[in-house]
Amino acid sequence: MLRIEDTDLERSTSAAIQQILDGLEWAELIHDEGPFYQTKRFDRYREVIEEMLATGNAYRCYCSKEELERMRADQSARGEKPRYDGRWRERTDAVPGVAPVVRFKNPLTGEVVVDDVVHGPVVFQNSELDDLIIARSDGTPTYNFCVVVDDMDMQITHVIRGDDHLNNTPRQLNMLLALGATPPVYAHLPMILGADGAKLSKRHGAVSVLDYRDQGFLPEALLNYLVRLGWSHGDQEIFTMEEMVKLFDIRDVNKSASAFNPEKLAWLNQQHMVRAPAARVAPVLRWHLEREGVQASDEAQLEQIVIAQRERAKTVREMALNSVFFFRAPTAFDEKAVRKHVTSEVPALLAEAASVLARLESWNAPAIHEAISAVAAAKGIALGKLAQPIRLAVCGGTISPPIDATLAILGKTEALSRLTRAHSLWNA
RNA sequence: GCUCCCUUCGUCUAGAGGCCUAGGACACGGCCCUCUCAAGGCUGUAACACGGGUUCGAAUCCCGUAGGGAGCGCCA
Repeated sequence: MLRIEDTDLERSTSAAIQQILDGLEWAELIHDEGPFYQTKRFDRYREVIEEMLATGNAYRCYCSKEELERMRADQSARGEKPRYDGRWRERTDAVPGVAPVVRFKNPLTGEVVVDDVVHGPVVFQNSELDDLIIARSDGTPTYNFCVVVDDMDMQITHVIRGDDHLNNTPRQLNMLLALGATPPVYAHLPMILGADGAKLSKRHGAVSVLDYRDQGFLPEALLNYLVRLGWSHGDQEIFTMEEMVKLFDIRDVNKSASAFNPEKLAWLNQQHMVRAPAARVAPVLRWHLEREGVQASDEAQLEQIVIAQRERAKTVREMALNSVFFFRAPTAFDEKAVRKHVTSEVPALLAEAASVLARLESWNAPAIHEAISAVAAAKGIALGKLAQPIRLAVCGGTISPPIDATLAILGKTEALSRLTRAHSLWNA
């Protein structure tokens, strides 16, 4: 069930909400019900507030913001926890001209126990809890109240969230109890910190899940990385989506926070790229190539590229960047590499290789490999002495998949044309 | 400050009182493989925060201490 908690009208812009929807869709986290927007349920919240006012579970408070600020400042000065002191709890008089807020009347004594699935029972003294605002002076309900009404109305069975919410839970529990609802099961997951141990924030890189898409991560890899934070299944590191669903159990989750490790995410992403069928990665590669201004329409060729490149790229974006040369002939050659590999005998070697390759009837990697090896053997040189100049000629640099696979993907016509061009360039 | 939570290699984790000479993974180093870059194989460095208990025996249970985190909003 997807619920959009958008009661903060300032922050919940339609762009922000769309980003959530798009992010979930990309991650293949598909909801069965909803989305339900809290902003569309204000009538219901108002109804419950009236009910609580009538039953004495809530009351109006006419304190001004300044008065509350003073109260908190005084308490802090005395070394106390800043909180509302309940001064309007038993008052029924109104302050003319002042729009009141509505506060929940939290029990004064006793304790609340949050029986948390990951933390075990956590005990809070009611005396530590103050009367939180459930309706602002403009009448709009607040988050901590809306979730309580929603959890009740929508018959939510499990509330699983970050443990920064653990401290909110006793108040929500008290409200649920006051409303006569059956509380859901709570599970508070450990937080994820940045690689530096500080709270994860914008300066750690990604702002939304879609940033991971843009950086070239596969959703299953991201989810795999995330699921292993605070959870494990023996020594297994790599999980398919199906395995995650099957093996994950909230009861096995650890309590301590973890630091986000981009290197491990990258490693996992590569593992997923290597294990996934090429047909799974090809469309993603196409998407990233398009972002680089390359139109790739041949699906079979894309799959060949995926197979040739997936072991030498951590992300699909990196794979795309490494593969642009398949679609655009090099406009310049790596100068250092040219100095190193293009010796005086190279033009003749290239000419010989080109003519042998030109005579090949079937253009595939094994045949190409055989042809090039034969040329090298005939000339009495190591394969590398020939492969590197060819590589340089067709990709402009010294990094590519094995030379036979590279030429095979390039196609006979394009490969020979690039060889010929480099030959005439270096022959001069 | 108060309340709550947490604490095993740099990082993610295994570990339910003897299987621990603390295992796996990422990263890092070495070796192998090799037409480049990788990937892969083998291998190495590296941790039970500290102090007290309980016990024949503690990474594991208890109590302190220290450190870290969260909350304390007319934010969510």
